[in-house]
Amino acid sequence: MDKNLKRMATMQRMQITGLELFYKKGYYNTSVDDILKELSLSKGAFYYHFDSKEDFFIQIIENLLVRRIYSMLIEPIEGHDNALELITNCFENALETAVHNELDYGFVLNNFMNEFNGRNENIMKHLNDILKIWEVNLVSTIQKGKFNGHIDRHVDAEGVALYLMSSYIGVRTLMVENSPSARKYRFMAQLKHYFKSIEVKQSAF
Amino acid sequence: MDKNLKRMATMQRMQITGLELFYKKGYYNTSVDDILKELSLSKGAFYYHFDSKEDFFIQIIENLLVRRIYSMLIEPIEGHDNALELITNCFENALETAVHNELDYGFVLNNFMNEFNGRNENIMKHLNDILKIWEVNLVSTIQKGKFNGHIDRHVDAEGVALYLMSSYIGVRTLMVENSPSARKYRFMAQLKHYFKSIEVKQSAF
DNA sequence: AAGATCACCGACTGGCTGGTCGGTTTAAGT
DNA sequence: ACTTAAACCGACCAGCCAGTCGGTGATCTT
Repeated sequence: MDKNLKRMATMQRMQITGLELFYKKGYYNTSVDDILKELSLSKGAFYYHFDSKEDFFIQIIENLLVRRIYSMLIEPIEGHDNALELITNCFENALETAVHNELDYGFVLNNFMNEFNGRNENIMKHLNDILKIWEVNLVSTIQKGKFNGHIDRHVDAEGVALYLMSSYIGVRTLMVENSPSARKYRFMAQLKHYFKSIEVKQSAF
Repeated sequence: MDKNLKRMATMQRMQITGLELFYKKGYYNTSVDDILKELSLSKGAFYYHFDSKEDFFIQIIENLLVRRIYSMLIEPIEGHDNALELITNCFENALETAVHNELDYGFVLNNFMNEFNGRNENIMKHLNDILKIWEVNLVSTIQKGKFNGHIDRHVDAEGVALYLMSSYIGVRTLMVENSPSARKYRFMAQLKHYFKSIEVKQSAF
């Protein structure tokens, strides 16, 4: 069983370094040798554990990327509290970690979708699945908010979800280059403005 | 002078096809030969007109990309009419052309920034400049709106501009894969919601 | 202890890429 | 008609990349 442990450890190491480099330099711009050099491993080791570069990346998606998105954007908004508050806090936290990223390259999922769109249908399918899960989750959170009386019953949940996803993806891109901290602050302020326009009017006077 | 005309024509042809392929397949994934094959031209012709692949791309940015962004996102919001209406119409039109794009790969500028971020500082600078021009223009349009009495005097113009850019960049990405037309519709509806939250309250009754 | 299997090594291959360069065609100037 | 230079050709080069394969030492099984 010790063998199996070693196997898992090596594969894990490869995937972590792989994601790091793919995120930093892009998939097509990162050679398998780049990753191997970083780990002091050989071609043989790589192709012993993975069928191909593509297979390697898909495993990274399933093992690392999915979980990352889940813990960052999906799990935090599950629950029955005030939906808008949950989402606000979730975005706040997600953007905060982005601010503290030494080298930030934007929203991982978005970067990869951008790179593979029209180039690799197979990988695109996997990435799109994650996005869809996020969307479904946002929609159901907003629906819950409508039932709970925190959100105006007339709002289009799918529309709100789309608008939230859009703005998040966009601001993550814009935070990369210029004063991420200030942009985060500005963004959150506008998000709250927007939320005011869709929450139930507390008291008609 | 005929020589000069031919020169310009060839360079123009190369750049148009170049942008097309770079947009479709990405810069690093498109070889100079790919472009030349499309045009039935030779390596010699390419390196006669351009110093390098990078020089070629920068000229594409200056000659084609800048103008495209200008005519699509900048010029339409210049003027002294209702700022929010100008922006709404501008986004409406920009997204409509995206809907009708047979093969859509998202917001060109965003795609390229994504690809070059952390990889080519020189090109990034050029792309960032375009983004900055867009931002400055949006901010000044919103400022005008505040003076004209269409937008609440208390709103943060930079914040609104950032939020608008973010959501536009994001929705263009999300329109690529799934039902662009429906998403455009939903997006525009939410944009109007948002705008309602920052326009001056017409009548307090 | 012997054999088998695992985990890994690294030289190698074939295909592609950005860029070079000596040469040829085309057209303008005189 | 002749010169000259612009516009273009395409074989070639060096370097890189994904993937292959014959081998080797470590570890487990019996």
